[in-house]
Amino acid sequence: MTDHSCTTPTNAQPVLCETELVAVLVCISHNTPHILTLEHGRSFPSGPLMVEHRSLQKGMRTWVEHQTGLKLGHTEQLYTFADPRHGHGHQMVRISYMAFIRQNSEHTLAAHSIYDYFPWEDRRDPDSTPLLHTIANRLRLWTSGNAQRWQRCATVFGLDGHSWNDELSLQRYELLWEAGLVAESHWQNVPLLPGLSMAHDYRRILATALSRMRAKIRYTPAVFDLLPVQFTLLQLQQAMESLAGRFMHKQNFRRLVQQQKLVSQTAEYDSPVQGRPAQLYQFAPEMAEHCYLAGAKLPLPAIS
Amino acid sequence: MTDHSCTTPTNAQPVLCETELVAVLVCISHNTPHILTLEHGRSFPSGPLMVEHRSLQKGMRTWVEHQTGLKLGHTEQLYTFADPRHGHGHQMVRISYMAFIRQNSEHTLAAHSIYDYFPWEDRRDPDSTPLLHTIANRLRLWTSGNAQRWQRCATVFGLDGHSWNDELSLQRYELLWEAGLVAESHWQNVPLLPGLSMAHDYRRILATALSRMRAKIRYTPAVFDLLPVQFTLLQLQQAMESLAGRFMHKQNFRRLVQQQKLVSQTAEYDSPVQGRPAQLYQFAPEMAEHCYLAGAKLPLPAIS
DNA sequence: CTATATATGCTCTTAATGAGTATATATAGC
DNA sequence: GCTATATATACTCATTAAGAGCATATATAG
Repeated sequence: MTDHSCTTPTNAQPVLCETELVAVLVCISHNTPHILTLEHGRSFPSGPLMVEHRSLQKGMRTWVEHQTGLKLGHTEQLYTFADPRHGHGHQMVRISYMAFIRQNSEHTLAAHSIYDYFPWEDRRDPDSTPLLHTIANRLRLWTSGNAQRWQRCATVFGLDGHSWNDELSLQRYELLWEAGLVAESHWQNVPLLPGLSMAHDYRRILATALSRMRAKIRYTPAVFDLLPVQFTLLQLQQAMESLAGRFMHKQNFRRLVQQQKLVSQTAEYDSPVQGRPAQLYQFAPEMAEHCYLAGAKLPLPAIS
Repeated sequence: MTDHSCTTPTNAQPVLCETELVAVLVCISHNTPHILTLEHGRSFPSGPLMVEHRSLQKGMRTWVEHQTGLKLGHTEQLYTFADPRHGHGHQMVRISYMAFIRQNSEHTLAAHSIYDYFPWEDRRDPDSTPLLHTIANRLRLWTSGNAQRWQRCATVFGLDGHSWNDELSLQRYELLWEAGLVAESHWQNVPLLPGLSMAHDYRRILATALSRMRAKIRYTPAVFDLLPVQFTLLQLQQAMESLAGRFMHKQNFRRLVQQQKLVSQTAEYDSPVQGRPAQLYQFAPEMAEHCYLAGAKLPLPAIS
């Protein structure tokens, strides 16, 4: 074969695509990560790619900021996928982004808790443990016999002595999808798991976003884009906890944060209804080019 | 604003895009990671998206395997980007993938060492240390005065007592790009750094791939898709070293691998020219759903 | 029996992590 | 002042992982 045959692999025509930019906008409210949605929680804000956009990321930023009036913090590309069921002669390509929005921003879009879509991912919620028992049982039925497949379930869902890894939320959703336990793939006559579903592949995108944000907040200062400019250390901890979906050890968390000098004190204090007012801090970007905010976990109830 | 205004952000027409799938094909030869290239190392194999492709990933896989005869191992999507300089009335969108190819595979494409493109990334090479001194000096000139910018350089390049983080190769390339030190952005009359350049944004894609593979081999068994089915532990170590661009501590590396039971012995042995023949091992996928292969590093020479 | 590799065993230090106990501090309301 | 309610700290301790070094087997070619 020649060099050039590789750039034109078949004799078919190149396809023109409709291209859509999809935005997963994340904010924290009521101690839980939320996403801004349309169509009663079934869809994300999205818009077509324009010629005038210099780059994809900037294109997304500008139209979201223009349309919603929101200022976007930490932004990253998630995944690009094609919709095969689109028909119409040409393909539909969706490029998805995740962006953080500072707490207390005003917006007109509806917000849903991420854990409304993935109730098993919030290990702070006592109800998640019985739910994970249910999931374990359903998966055991599904894998029946296939040891390797069960092995996969066990490591991904933290069964059989494996530990729970909060960053595996995408793999968990994919397994449930394969097992036909979620609405998007419900081909079996088994009872559905609780959890809202979405249009297209959007719930998969959301699972990707959850994985990605859990990984990101660990080793970058991205959480600070979700918090108000001034915050208490408890707020910071609870933001981390809400994203990770698990509780953390207070003293150890503070040790971590303060050793790295990630935050600096302000002169101001919180005004609580009752109790000692907490000191307000702010992010100290000088030292935080690389930061590490994990490693202060509390034990999780074992599953199965 | 209404719900729906968000899905049609401006009154302009949706743009139809040419969509291209770009493949970064990685293999190891001569103890160094290589990529398969076209156009004398300036371009990656790529092909247009076809209507008949069920998913993007499968589309990429099938045409690469069909055209090159190569079997692809671990595959992941890297990044999607638009080419603004494309003109022609419509946009050009490129979706890039990275795929691993097993050592000793036959192929007809030209292979270049990844470190031909990023000589500063191979800390095994004694020449990399003086090169990083040069880079540090150039960056110091560029940042002159701007303390925050220098701080960024220092953490990313492991200067001023910061440690070298091999996963930051993308950030390093981006900094050099911003500083006008690479061919793709050479707007200053400063001498260029050594290193091959590529067409379009391709060298940036390659830096992304390098970052991504360095991160991936750490906590997944992806390296095994680069090695022959049977390999010696030294080969495994050297594969890790070649990707990470740094040497590892032999005893500690073996401790790590064997504690996790990632590999199983075979009855066969290597046939060396001289010396004791090394035992051949193979990947043991049962236990390796989650694995950890870092943490056996040797000290690096300090920079600056 | 020597040169050349590979392959192991064992020890030691340091640092990070998870976890627990106890106590100090600041407010509101009575 | 006392109490309830929070927040904020100070220490300590055990366990484990990670980095590093020293010494010694073992198997082949020539």
